[in-house]
Amino acid sequence: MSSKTVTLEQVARLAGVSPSTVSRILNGTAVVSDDKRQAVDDAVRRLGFVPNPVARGLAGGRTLSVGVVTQAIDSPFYGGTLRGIEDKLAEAGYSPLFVSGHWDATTEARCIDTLRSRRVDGIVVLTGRLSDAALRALAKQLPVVVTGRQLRAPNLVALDFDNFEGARLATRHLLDGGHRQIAFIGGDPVHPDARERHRGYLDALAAAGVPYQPQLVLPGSYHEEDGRAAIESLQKAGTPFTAVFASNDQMATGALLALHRQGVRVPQDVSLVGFDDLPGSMYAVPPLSTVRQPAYAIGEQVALAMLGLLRGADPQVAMPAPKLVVRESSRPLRA
Amino acid sequence: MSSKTVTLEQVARLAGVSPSTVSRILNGTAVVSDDKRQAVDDAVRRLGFVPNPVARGLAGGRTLSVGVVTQAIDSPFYGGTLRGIEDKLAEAGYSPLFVSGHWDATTEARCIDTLRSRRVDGIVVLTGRLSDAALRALAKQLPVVVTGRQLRAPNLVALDFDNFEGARLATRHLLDGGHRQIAFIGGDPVHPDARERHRGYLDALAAAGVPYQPQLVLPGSYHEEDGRAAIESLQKAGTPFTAVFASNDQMATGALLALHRQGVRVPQDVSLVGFDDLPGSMYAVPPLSTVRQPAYAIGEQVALAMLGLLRGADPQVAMPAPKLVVRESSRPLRA
DNA sequence: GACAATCATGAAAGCGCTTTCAGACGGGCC
DNA sequence: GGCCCGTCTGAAAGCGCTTTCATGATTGTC
Repeated sequence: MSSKTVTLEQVARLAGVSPSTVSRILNGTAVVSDDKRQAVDDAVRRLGFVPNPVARGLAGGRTLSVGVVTQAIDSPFYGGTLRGIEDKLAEAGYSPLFVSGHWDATTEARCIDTLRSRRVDGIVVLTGRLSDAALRALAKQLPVVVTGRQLRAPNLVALDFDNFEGARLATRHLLDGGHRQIAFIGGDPVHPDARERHRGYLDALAAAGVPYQPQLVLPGSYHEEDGRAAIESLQKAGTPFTAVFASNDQMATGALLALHRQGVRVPQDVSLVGFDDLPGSMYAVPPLSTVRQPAYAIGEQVALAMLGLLRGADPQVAMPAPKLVVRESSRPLRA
Repeated sequence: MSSKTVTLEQVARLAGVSPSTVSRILNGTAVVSDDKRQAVDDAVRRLGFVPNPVARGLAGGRTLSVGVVTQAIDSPFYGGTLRGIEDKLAEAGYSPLFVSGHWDATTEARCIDTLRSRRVDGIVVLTGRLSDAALRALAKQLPVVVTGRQLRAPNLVALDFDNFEGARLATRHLLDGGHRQIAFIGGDPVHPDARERHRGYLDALAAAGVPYQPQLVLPGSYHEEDGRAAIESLQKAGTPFTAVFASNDQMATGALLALHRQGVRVPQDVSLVGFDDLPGSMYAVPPLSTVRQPAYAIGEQVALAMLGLLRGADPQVAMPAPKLVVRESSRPLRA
């Protein structure tokens, strides 16, 4: 918590060199003789000099900060991702600037304007509603990393989790357990990931030769409430089912509660599988079987990709593969 | 997503005035004749001028950003608070800069240095481990708002939730239901809030004339795992109990699972009350009775306090009062 | 040994804005 | 009518750093 602010000029004076030289040493912009470097290093240490990022940003155009557009800063899922991003960026001396887009293209665009006005060096967009074209255009201005879509453009890397495969895994797990009447609670189809998870469900069914029953597919939008509503409507319609695949853990949690209320035991009477593996899912009653989407690792990959772009490289990063985590909410049909 | 950057100087030229005048109009720093103001407003609009916060920060020392030291960006509890802060600050044109202190005084101090080097106009510290003295010292440099402690200092406002009262409410609710053997799962006593919740439990017991039984008090540190462990140790020791007050919802969730595993029904066999009212708690199985700590509203109050300080005022803000939320995890002893 | 080419370094010009300082102008007052 | 004061505005000096550009010192080459 230093008080008086030390400037580069003071360092230069103490070291007996010019400010330019100090700057060069600090940034590694040019070769400098060893003795001067020595002197400057000493001066920096003696004075406890810390470069002022604001001035740096003005002069050099680089602020060592990257904007992160998340959808809600308090999202249970993205939270881990944000932490991964924060940690990995910190290693490289960058700071994240988090803003919430609230799943709204207009808000997201406004967020991005704010970030650009703050002169961030790059922008990360976690999923969101912005058009691919808008992102491509943005990438013309600064490095962009985006999750939740497939997109190829210069100065942009898109990292997409394999939602199709994840959903396939989950559904097949239930099928393998002998389940044939598997309800599916979907996410809002405006989200590509929701569509992919639906496709995965369908694909697994088809592969197992199980006929598709439209009345087993319930709409939702990733909230607990939707899971609850889905179970209730299923019951009201009298549609028989022995298993449920909810396309995210929040809806699975809602479903769990609704089933509990109806006196349906999980997993004895009905098996339930979710998607995401939220931090709380392993403590659900019963602990939720789910498809693990390692949020923290995703955040790290995202940050790595951004750091690569910033370095001017074409980063080779990949999303972790989906993995089924079987816990206690699912079991074979008649064990 | 404007491309070429418009400067204040261009605005000045187009409006036929000097840059100083434009600046004055933008900041309301001085009285300016109506015709010039008109001209400048027009020019700003025509050019789509947006002031550059970086340059502003360098020149004026104000960056319109406030640093927020949270403990973990992905904390389920603080998430809501962060959102409240973000929203309220945005209304006033300020942006938050979130950093994670990881419950470590050294890390927090480092975070604060980073924030200061980025020239934030003020700093919010959510709880944390920093000493009161350190915060007082910090407040000499810039406005500080801190939660989770009682502290009085110039240029600093401390906002403290009434944990004692909350815990008292929860315990009394169980006592009112006829429970006499109420286990308590505590938080790490380094946290003042954990100590206060413990005090509240004790106080309610004493007020009801129920003798204190040390074997009913279990240690914890606010994680699900601690709740689980507490229940198991209770069971192993054979200590009888009819109710549990966990000093946060995460531990309550862990306890819920442990009880479920032991075949103990909640609330038929044992009542359970948590603390915080996390977003997920209303979807626990069964939905958790708990003490509501309105995270979002707290965030708003925090932001309001900061905005007040920034304006040079002595803001009058207050924490919302604790409120008991009775759901389905608790019931009277023999109904 | 002379001349070009290479190298480390410093001087100085910004980056886009705020703010001090001083000047111009228009009254009000004796 | 001269003087003082208050009001509005512009010129210019930074804020702390980066980055060209130019310089003098080396080095290499024939």
